Amino acid sequence: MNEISHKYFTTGEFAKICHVKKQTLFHYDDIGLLKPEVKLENGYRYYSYQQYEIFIVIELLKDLNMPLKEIRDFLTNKTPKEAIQLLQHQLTQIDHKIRKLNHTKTIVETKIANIQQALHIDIEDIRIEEMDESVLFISHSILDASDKEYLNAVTDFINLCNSYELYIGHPIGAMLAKEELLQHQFENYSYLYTMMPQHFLEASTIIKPAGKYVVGYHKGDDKQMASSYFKIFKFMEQHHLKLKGYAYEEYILDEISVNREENYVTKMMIQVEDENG
Amino acid sequence: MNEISHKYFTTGEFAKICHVKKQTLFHYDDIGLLKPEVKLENGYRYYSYQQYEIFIVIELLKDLNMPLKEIRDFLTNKTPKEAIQLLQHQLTQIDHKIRKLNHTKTIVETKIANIQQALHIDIEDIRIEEMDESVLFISHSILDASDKEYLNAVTDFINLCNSYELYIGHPIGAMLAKEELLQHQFENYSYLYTMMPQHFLEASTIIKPAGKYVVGYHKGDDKQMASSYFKIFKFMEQHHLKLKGYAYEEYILDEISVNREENYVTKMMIQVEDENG
DNA sequence: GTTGACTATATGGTTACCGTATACTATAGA
DNA sequence: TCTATAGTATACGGTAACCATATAGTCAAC
Repeated sequence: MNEISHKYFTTGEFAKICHVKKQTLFHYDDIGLLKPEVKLENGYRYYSYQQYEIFIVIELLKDLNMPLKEIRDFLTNKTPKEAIQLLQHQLTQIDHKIRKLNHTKTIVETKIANIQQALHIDIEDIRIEEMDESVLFISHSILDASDKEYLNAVTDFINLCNSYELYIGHPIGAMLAKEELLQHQFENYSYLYTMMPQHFLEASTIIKPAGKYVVGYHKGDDKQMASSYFKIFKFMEQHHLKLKGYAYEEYILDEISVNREENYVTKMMIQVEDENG
Repeated sequence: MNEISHKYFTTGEFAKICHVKKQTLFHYDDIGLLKPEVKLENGYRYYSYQQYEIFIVIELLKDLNMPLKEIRDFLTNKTPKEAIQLLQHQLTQIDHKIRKLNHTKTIVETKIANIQQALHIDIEDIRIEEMDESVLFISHSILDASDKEYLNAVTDFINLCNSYELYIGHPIGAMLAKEELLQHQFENYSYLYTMMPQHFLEASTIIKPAGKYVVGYHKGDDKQMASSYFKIFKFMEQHHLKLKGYAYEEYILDEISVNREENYVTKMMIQVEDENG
């Protein structure tokens, strides 16, 4: 080995320090992103520890989704002022990423909680529950909507959910009005909704009122929910309960936790009052 | 168009909602990750809004670096318990990512500050500066080290920097002892170091003492720093200053220009005391 | 019934690598 | 000094997750 190369790292050593494969360093050499400080006539590459600092900057920018070519151009044609500009831009990117990750965390936590709840239910069970109020973000009305109106409402709803980061992992549900229930129109929903953490003034929200709800479940295709509704109606009769507000339907086990449509479980919540209340 | 397809989104519409290209949805269909709920005989794809929730989960897992194939396998072969397990694992991943981003943010902020400082230097200038103390994380001694010992020390140093997340963007510097300076051994460094935010008990640190320093710069190959040191010695003579502690050298190369070795700039800081002090 | 905006498939290209084959080189021990 | 083995190099092919483009079929509206 040449005398000169003794204070340098070989490709393999440098790769270990950087926690990447040798291939990666070959690649960076090929595209002119990070060339070894010394390259002997036999082709052997030698890197200095100062190049580790450059590698760190490359990794940093790469992790912030900057393409290698741009990193290379930046590293070879920059002025200090440009460097500051770029780094300041990256700071805002980092903040944005952190915000997004925190939002993702909320979603994942909600999903875990929802699945955990779903694990403990008995699908055949129908019961009365005293529920707290909750804030729902709702779509435009889709009652009696044409297909086109329906699709537009859904699109708007999803876009708004995104823009306000309102979607925190709770399922998207549908609301069925008392009148439709009475007429057995079980597919003519009034609104789509999703649960929100709190009130947003900018967003169209309603309150799902606190009170007494009959809660039941439906397993399988959500286009055949009539029989499940009839079971619930029978239960209400037996317990002398009257329809009061909306029925709320939510998938609680969906594609995320079970495999096929026939295993999907829909939770049905119908607001009621006592016949003599 | 078939009657059945009216409550569904076309590929183009669904792509817009999801903020991806149609191609992406084709791709997801091809690999069996997200198949449209309805596919007509003419090949037209139709997606339901419930599939948007699935898409969101796919994106979420993808953003956490899960390969599409694994996401597909997860979505097709899972129990609710497995789903919870995976999601809980992702929570730790998210926390890890947030921690890493915060660390990256620190590094970028340090770099910006360093460049901003570097913008105002005059390379020819030599001057006396009153400096505060700072905490340095240092390598093992590399004084009189063989090449092998030297490389090992550098490797250990970098690995420790990584493991404790000690590297916060300050350059890696080298310390030259008073004795070496006096004997004009300008390459026999004692330690490598990098500035730390505060004391870590686990890590080997020293204090760079507060006090009077002569600060100068060297441009070009760091193997020919002798002339720059002689200039500084002359300056010290003129100002009746005596060597006191170590000389500290730092590349400010990746801040200013990484292009060619002849443009490298090294900042030299030599601790001094008045001849009559 | 024609136009224009959509849909589909097919093919090739891209980025940032990874794996493997083959050949060369360096170092450590017999 | 020779040799084993551990490392280095180039070269070529493959991968993931798409994107672009070409070509052809389809739909909906005026």
